[in-house]
Amino acid sequence: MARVNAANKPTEAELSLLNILWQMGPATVRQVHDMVNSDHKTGYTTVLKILQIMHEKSLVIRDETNRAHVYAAANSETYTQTSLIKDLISKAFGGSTSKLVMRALDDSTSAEEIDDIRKLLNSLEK
Amino acid sequence: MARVNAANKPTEAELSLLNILWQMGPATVRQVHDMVNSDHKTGYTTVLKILQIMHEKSLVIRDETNRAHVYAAANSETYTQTSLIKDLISKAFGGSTSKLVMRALDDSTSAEEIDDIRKLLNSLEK
DNA sequence: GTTAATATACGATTAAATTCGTAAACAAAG
DNA sequence: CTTTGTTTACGAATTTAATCGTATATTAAC
Repeated sequence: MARVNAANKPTEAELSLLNILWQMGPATVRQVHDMVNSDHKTGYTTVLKILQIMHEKSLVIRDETNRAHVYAAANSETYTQTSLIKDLISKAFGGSTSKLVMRALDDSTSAEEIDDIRKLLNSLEK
Repeated sequence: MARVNAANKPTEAELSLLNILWQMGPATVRQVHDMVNSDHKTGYTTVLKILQIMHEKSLVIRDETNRAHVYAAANSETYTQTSLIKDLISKAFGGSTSKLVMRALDDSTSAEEIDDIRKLLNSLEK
């Protein structure tokens, strides 16, 4: 039976695997595990298990044609990012997007980033 | 022994209680519980227990002068919001603040919000 | 002072997340 | 074919989160 949670929000471990899948595209457990291990040591079966659970939750799709199953993110990075932000906005910012944006920006924000955002604002107004 | 996690990030249940404390100011378990229950039913001892754990984690401070202890958020709402965003930026946006801002803003963003953000950008550049 | 109400403390339970060991299936090499 | 290595499946152990029941302490009301 497929596991489901309200927002289908990935856990931290799941999100780290999704990041790898978005970067690499469809990949086997071994490929994902190799990537994970370039950062920090984690057992092969741990990565396997998490991918299996993600499959139950429909966070990834799986191609079982070959012996080594090939996993891919079920949703785009953009879609998932948007979900995660909306979730945070509702839970920690009283639903106010602009409040979140204001907290996100600070002295450390580079001039380029400020420029990018300004362009976005202009395009939104059209 | 005080419980600690890396970023001292509140869980969802903890965050919902923090929201109440930020809104009400220092409050007893009963007051917090009454607020929680105007939304959804939760046992009194559940709220008590969570506040006690938050105290161990130093997410709240506690005045034990009176029999009914008075709890208050240990950190400001702004501080916590900033921590939560930084965490999300690092885990889901590859560290890019502008990417997060772009995902946060969309067609539904009001003209006022856009204006507020533009003013903030101007002030950051000075 | 005894009873009733209300508070905290403590521990148990359930569920989810994370980890990994072991077994079984399968493929490749010799 | 048999051995060796790789893969998935399965389930167990651990940790954390979330929930609440019961016991005990304290206060307030009679």
